[in-house]
Amino acid sequence: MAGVEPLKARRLYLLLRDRIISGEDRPQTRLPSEPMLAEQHGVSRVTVRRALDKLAGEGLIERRPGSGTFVAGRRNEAPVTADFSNLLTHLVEMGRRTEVRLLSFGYVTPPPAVAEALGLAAGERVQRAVRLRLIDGAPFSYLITHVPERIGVSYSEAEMASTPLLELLERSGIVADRASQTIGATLAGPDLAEALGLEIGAALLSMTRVVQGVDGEGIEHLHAFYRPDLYSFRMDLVRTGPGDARSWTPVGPARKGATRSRGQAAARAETETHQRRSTVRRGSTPRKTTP
Amino acid sequence: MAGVEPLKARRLYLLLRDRIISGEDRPQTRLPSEPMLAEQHGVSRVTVRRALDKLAGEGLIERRPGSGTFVAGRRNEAPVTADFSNLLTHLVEMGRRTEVRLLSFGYVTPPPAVAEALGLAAGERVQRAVRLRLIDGAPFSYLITHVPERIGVSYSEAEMASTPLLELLERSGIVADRASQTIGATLAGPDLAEALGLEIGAALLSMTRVVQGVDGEGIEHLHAFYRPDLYSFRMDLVRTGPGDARSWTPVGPARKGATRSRGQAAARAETETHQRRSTVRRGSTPRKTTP
DNA sequence: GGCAGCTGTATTATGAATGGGACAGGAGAG
DNA sequence: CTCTCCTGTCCCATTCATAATACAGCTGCC
Repeated sequence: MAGVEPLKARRLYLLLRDRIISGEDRPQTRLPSEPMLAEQHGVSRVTVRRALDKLAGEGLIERRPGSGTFVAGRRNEAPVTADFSNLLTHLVEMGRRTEVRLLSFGYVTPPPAVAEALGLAAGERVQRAVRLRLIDGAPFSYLITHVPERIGVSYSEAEMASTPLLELLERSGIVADRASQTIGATLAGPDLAEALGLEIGAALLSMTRVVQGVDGEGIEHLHAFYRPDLYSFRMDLVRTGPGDARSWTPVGPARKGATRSRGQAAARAETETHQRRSTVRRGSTPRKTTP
Repeated sequence: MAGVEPLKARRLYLLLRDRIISGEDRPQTRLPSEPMLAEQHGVSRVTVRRALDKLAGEGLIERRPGSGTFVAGRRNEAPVTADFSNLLTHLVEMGRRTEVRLLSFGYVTPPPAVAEALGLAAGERVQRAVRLRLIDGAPFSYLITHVPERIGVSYSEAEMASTPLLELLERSGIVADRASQTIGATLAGPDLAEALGLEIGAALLSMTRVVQGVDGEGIEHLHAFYRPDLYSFRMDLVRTGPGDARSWTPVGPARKGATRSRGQAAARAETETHQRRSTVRRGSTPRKTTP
């Protein structure tokens, strides 16, 4: 996957992709022909072709030899969705097979940002773990957790790979009282790109979560990266209160189904089979090639 | 200037820039040396150098011959933060001067995705508006809104550029009852990049919001793009309920329901302190004073 | 069938981007 | 002081993106 993408081709790719995703170019419509696009954008047909190849690779367009290039009909919204307010199992699993790989585990002195967020004393060490979550074999999130050493020792490395971190903490008697999540976007670096099976410049969802105990002491610092095509954050809100004093309040993952599109039936097959098969596969350095 | 920009150099530039701006690499810390960066990213030192040159040109890094390359002093945590639960003015304005520019306005037949989300009849037209929001003169969000025509006609184009859309709808007697937001990430295309003042491959936060009335009829469809360095989503949660039945419930920003920016004269210079654990103990950690 | 236009594929040429190395000068540590 | 590592700079070979062109196969239409 060391494929280096051209510049003009990438530009055209992003342009077309934007128009398709935004719905400007509607499904099943024909795009301008390759020579046409080449002329319109002042590039050669080879470049146009590269852009189209990439779009086709992502299933955004469909190419019919002799006929033309068409905007693909079905759009794939991120199949895995997290609800904001659902923290512990913040993953709405729809009967998918999820898996966790522990990529790294150890005790280190935290980066300043983490130390500050957790309110650690200078020089205090933390347990650092890097985990990769997969769904149906496809990695979709990359998690870096930092836990104060005094808390981290209460569970083992093996448990780390099979049980959600907050659950482990709970079992150890740690009481999480408040948390703060911040969501942003960033670009995939070489390591993240490889782990998540993406190209190096790809867009990523990022989340930072800091969990604190009753006294405000830092318990967990999570820095997570998600593939936006496989994962997204969702929040449903309802209007509560009478007349003027109405306000928006979030509602839990109670599916009302009204807002969900009908054409997406392919994405979900079953809705309740929570089989939490966590396989521990560690040791393999993410740096090396994965054939 | 038909200057064709490098590719790998640009990527590296975007990556490093991302990490610096996001605060991942903190001010005054030393970056890996050029040969180190070259090895880490699998590029030559010349390429690394080009990326660093660009960063230095923007004042993001400071290069000291013989010593190393350092992250420039100024720290930039996403200054504008949106709280999930705050929908109407989902912008926590901290006495900043915001501005709205109406880029496009008209009535069109909506793309299928929008029509479906709003539950429109086939062929029903919508009002489409593209707006750009700026803070302190810097554009930070790009909004595409679709409103059913029958609703859209209740306000004028001029109002559109000065008043939040949901407020306009409220004034027209439209009652918003529930909403659904989905947050993802994407890359900046040429148009978005230009409007937001970014490079073409830059990472963007994206949000889709669908607002529905009491009968489930679609009211507003919003597709928004945000500069992650200027805007981020945040959510604070507290643990409520006793012992075992505890659950996470979101807590609004410091003040509830306020933040009505009637006119834009609501310049409140008070720095909002949130409930963040502000007093950070820094033992011998180098404290950098920002001038 | 025949024509026109499209995608798929291959070709070569060119210039820019990249890679790899060498060398000088500054900064910091022992 | 010496040693080491860093940035700053110049060199040249080479890969690679892009352009330009040609041709085969397919599709739809007249």
